[in-house]
Amino acid sequence: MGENYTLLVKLAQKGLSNIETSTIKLSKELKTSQQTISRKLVEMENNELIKRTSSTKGMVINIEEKGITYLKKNYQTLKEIFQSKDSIKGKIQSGIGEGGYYVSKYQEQFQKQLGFKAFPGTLNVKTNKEEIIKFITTITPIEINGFTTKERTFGSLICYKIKVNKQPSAIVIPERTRHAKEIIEIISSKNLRKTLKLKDNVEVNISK
Amino acid sequence: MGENYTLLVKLAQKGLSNIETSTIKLSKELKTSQQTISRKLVEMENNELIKRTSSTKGMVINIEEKGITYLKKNYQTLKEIFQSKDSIKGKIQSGIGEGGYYVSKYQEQFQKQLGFKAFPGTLNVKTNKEEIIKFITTITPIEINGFTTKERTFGSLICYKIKVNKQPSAIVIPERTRHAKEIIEIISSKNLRKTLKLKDNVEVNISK
DNA sequence: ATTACTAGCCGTCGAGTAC
DNA sequence: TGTACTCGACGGCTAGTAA
Repeated sequence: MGENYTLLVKLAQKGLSNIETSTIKLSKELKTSQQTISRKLVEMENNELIKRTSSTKGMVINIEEKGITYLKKNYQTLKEIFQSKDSIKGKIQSGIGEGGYYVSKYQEQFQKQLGFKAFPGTLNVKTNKEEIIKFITTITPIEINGFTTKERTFGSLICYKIKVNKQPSAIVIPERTRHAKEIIEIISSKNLRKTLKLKDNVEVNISK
Repeated sequence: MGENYTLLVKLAQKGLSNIETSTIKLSKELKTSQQTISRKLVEMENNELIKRTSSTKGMVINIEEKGITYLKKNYQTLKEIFQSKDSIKGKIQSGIGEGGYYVSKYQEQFQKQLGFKAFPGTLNVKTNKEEIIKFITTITPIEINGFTTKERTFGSLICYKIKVNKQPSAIVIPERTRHAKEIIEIISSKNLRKTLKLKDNVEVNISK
């Protein structure tokens, strides 16, 4: 089938039927030549992935059954890869986390975006890396903007609203990290360690 | 980046970390040569999509941050393409549908798989083609097997459990069609036309 | 403006093979 | 068994251009 997947996705993003576009527009969007787009669209039409009416003024494209099925199959595959349980287990790690000081610097934004001011200390929880990646992928990330003071720069954070043993909390990941580590840092309005009576190595339940 | 997407997805299907495999196995699965897999894996490692430890006994692959982010981005894109509202509108079409006779032939399976015996007549509803495709994609399809009698063959059906104005029903699509048309056929335990007091061109709400 | 052909360049593929 | 190199062949890419 050649490499028509990227083009098919690009088209689908514009709609599934009656897409008005041109080979030149598409070539710019996909950073390739007008000729390549033209050739690929002809191919895709021969493969019955799409149907077109093209003129010297541009073209109108419809994604056909076969094309939609192909995209759907891909969607399902990725869905399965990232699908996770609704909750995962983790073990409390020692230390209150060095995060306490940093947490205090983002309070206004936490209040605004997460709906609570955070207790100045993070709960460190050890999880299974694969599980935490999948778990997090299905949650909408909340971005906390970075800022600069006279002294130094505080980077952006990505937060995921979760519950720790049913207590509303949030996983906090520095944006430069970009991805969850095995050990995650959790904040909450309460002192989770006290409220939930947690000790090192105790297992907790992290849910959506 | 070349065409490494397919290979990355194949790897991800095996897991995100500590994937034990070999270039030969992968080449068979992806119907390409061992050499191509080897070259692509080297490329992907250079691009920091994966990390590997390879020996003469095979290899262990870990998908790295960049690779996971790349897959996630793709997943989100497809998700947006197929994401739909939880309900769509449709307009009642004239005619009871020729489906009445056929419906009666599948009753046992309807009872078993859908949980009801169907009123022998289908409700034809005109919808927006694009919306119905997206709506249906998020519902788990239920397959009704085809069968052959002395006289003729009855093909397989794909059903999607839905509600029409809150009344439990199912969209029925002959499998050979494979995809929703603009006009869909709906069955229910009740005579929907009577129960819901529907007339031609009246708008109905189709929900999950 | 467009689409899509032809021609020639260039990159990707895989057989052969070393380790 | 393995991985991964070299290198010839083949196919995809884009410049030029017709319509």
